[in-house]
Amino acid sequence: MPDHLQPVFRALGDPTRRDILRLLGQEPMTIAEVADNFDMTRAAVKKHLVVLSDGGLIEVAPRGREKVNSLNALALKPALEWIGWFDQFWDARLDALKTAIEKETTDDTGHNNG
Amino acid sequence: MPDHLQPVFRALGDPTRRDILRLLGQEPMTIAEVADNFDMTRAAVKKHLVVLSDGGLIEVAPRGREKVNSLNALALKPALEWIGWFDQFWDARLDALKTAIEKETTDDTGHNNG
DNA sequence: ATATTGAGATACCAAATGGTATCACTTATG
DNA sequence: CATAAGTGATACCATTTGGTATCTCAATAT
Repeated sequence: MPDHLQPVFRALGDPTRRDILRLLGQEPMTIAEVADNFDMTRAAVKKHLVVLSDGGLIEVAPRGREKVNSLNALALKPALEWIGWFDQFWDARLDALKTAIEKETTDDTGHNNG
Repeated sequence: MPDHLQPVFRALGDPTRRDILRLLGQEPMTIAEVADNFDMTRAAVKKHLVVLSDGGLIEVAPRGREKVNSLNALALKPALEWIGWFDQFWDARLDALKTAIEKETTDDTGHNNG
């Protein structure tokens, strides 16, 4: 399984970057505008934007001398689906428990879990 | 917003750890058993297990001199929900595009996209 | 009692990460 | 043209990260 979603999870691994995504969910912003919302230099924010861009989570479009960064939420879908695979355990676990209990009450084959 | 889900996303940020989660989805395993599935030392695997445990993604139970690591898929739920917030854009964007197109067809202010 | 085995702890290392400061480049504006 | 503003690029730094090697401790087996 080629880890094409590694860049996505990598990007999501930093709280600042997650905040940036939320921020860009409101509206597209230039680097400077994004940086205004954080207590760090523009250069640092730019680095985060590069990581986000590597993960395909944002799109960057030039507008005059500015760069407008906009959210590409669709890139989150693979990550959502990866995690979603595990939801089989959330309900399934209760289900398995129920099944196990039922099996125990009707199981007189002599099977013993030694 | 206190980043209680930072440990979760942190844990998901490494491909080995994601593989471990999948692995433990099959069945609980000791450290050595997990390590058998990877090309690295037991100590390295143990470190990953600690990170996973910090994120609440696995539970560790002693069994004799062994430690059995089992998946706690429920801890993934907050991460799934965080990402899920963005699905409003998946359909909404198409919707916005549709709206924008409709607006353009009735908008004769002279705006022109190159 | 003595190996043997599974795991924890520590020290150590190279590389990646998150940040700063600084300079060069490009685009607007006087 | 000169200057200012927005960005890109680079060098640099401290810390974290992912890994190894090694030692000790606890539990099992002989």
